[in-house]
Amino acid sequence: MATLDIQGLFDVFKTNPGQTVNKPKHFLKKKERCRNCTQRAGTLCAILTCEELDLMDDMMTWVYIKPGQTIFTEGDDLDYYYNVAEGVIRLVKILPDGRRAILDFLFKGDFLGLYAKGNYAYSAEAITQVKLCRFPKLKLQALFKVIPKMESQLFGMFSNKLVTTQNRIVDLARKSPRERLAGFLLTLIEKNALKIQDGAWVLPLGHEDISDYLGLTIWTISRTFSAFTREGLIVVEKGKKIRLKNEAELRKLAEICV
Amino acid sequence: MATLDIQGLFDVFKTNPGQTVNKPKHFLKKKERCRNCTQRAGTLCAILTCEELDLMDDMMTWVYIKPGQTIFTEGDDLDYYYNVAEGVIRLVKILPDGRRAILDFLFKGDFLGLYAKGNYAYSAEAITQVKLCRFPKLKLQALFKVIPKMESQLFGMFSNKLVTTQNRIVDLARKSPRERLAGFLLTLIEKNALKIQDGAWVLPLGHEDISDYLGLTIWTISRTFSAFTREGLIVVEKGKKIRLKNEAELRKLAEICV
DNA sequence: ATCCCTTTTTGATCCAAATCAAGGTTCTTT
DNA sequence: AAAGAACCTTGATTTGGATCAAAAAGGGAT
Repeated sequence: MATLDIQGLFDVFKTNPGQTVNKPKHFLKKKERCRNCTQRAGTLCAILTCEELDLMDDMMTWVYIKPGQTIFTEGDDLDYYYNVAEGVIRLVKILPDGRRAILDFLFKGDFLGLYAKGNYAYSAEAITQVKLCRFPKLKLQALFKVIPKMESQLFGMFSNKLVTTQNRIVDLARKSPRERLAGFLLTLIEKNALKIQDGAWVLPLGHEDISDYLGLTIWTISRTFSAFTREGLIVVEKGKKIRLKNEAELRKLAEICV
Repeated sequence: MATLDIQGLFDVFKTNPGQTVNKPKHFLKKKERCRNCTQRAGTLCAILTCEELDLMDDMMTWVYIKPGQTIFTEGDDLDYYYNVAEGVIRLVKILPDGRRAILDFLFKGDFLGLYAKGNYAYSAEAITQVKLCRFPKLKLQALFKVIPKMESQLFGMFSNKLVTTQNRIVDLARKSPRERLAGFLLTLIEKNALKIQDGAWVLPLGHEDISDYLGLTIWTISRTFSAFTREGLIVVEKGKKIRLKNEAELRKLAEICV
């Protein structure tokens, strides 16, 4: 797909003090935004006709979030659903004493807005610059009644998410740091979440995010990366770029091993 | 609800060598099985009219499983969906080298049959004697097209399951054994999964199941139970019966603490 | 370029949970 | 009632990852 230069958009609205920046409608005519969307495959919108897409477009707002900013907080009233159009998001839960766990990383095409009893079940924070397609909850739910296949599609997406979440339980319950990190890297690559730069994968996540995702500390993450490098499994380059040097061994590590 | 004496049914068919035992139809007339069901609340069938229930009844088979037996194995072709009518089930994943994780325990009213690419995503094993309502996959999926609210209902159930699964990730990633076990016990009680005997909760799970669910060892489970007892938080009685002696403290432990 | 702040790396130490080992219960079967 | 098996408990020891500490590297702003 054509990469959107969202940095440019941020520059335009640099002086806006608000947390989110709404893109002026005249950039693209109404109804053309969704029709021109090049990344529908695998998303909620994948199964829509052009006419149905127009209905989505009617209720959709593009929202831009800066790195580190919060999109919503656990417990907030759930007013909007989102599609991730660009960027990386972390879903976070924090225990009362400050311990943190990352439930998931969301990438382009992911759906955002799981709820429990009408409230967001976690906090969502932008890691990189993020572009979201925002839909009002009530309007989208109403559309589900008109286009039942949309709910089926979302159901399928949720089912898949449940499977991957259960796989994470196996990782956290029974796998070593080496296995967790190897599996994590390979999964990110496999689901096409990482961009390529100079033929290397760009990992847009800091060690703190990775450790809170894998249930480890930043020191264990660092040591494990170092070990992988020492053993010739990967090469880490400046700018958070990673090159796989021995994918077979990594894959073996991710699936079995000590 | 009226407790079904499924032990009696097992006695009747004790000589049957098969893994599952189909209940003879003459015990209840066709269409009366679902109509007489007293535990629809919260299940897939909760939102069905009497006439719609009859359609379910038509395709439904009661299946009985003995403790320890496998209902299906990870990777099997997914041919059936199930409702748990009675008993306790564990959903299991096993790593190539034998390490085991339990993804979930299912109780009365739970839906069974998450799939990934047409195959079961985990193995399901009976812990106690189990009675299942079995539905052929294709027939049930066809019914979803006729009664879309069924898919909505299942969608809602899956959403809730996703939330609880994500909460487990926080437990596994960041909580201590004490916190995990305290939270586990309280959650089981809260969701009404445990039966009462002499005013005490009956925990139908062995330490091995609990440890594979909480990502710990059987020794840590045993020691933590002992510590809870020593500290006056619980009393453990013969027959796997547990009495909460200081629920406030347990609750504090489950939510915050070291 | 330089400075400052954040992130990452590495080493030393500690500790909680795993592992190893051995008894003691409880449940099941005959 | 007795024997056997499965399960649970407790103690001793080990160890992998957390914690503590400090230096090095990277990145952004001026």
